Amino acid sequence: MNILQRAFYEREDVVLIAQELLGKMLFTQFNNTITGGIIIETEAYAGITDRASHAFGNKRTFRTEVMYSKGGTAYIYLCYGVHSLFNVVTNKKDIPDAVLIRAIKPIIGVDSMLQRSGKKTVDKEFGTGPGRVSKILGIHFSFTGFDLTVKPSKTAEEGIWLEDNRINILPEKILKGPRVGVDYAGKDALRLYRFRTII
DNA sequence: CATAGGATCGCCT
DNA sequence: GGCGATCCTATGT
Repeated sequence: MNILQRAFYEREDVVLIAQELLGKMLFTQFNNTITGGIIIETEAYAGITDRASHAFGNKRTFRTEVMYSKGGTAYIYLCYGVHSLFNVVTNKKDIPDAVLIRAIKPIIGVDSMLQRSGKKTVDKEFGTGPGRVSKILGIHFSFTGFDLTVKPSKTAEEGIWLEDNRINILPEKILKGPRVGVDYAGKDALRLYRFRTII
């Protein structure tokens, strides 16, 4: 059982965790269908001091409350009224750090993922972009708050979890850049909190 | 109650 | 490469 444990998520350094999530497997199980892929792009959101974070200034609202859960919880919200964006909550309870999963390399259940996307074949964009990641994995914003440290039983209706399949990404293979779509964050928009790797 | 804006995507030109 | 979709959230009156 290689499922990522609570201790992995509850560490303090969200920027480090965002990089370590590269190469990990992200799975979903909905209605007896398991789909999953290798995480290849992430962004770190550093809690209350990061203007790009929804929790900047310790803003606790109905939406952001999930970010204050213990590490290993799913924070999923609706973006532009259309896309469910999937984040992994990190750090201890009441510290609202999170990592946005921006891209995966689809591996398990590719047919099901194609079906969800409405595509016939795998193209270059398949699995890239946070909206598409959720779409092909069947993740809906109503699943926010899910515990990511529990692997569902075979008969369970739904579950989201991550596994370590011992893919090791060397630090020099990690590309760093500014986060996407956070121009409003002033100088925090310049932080190099976006991480990508080529697999 | 009314309004503005968003951690995006896909289609159109 | 430009733009519309689409609806939740936060804020203000």
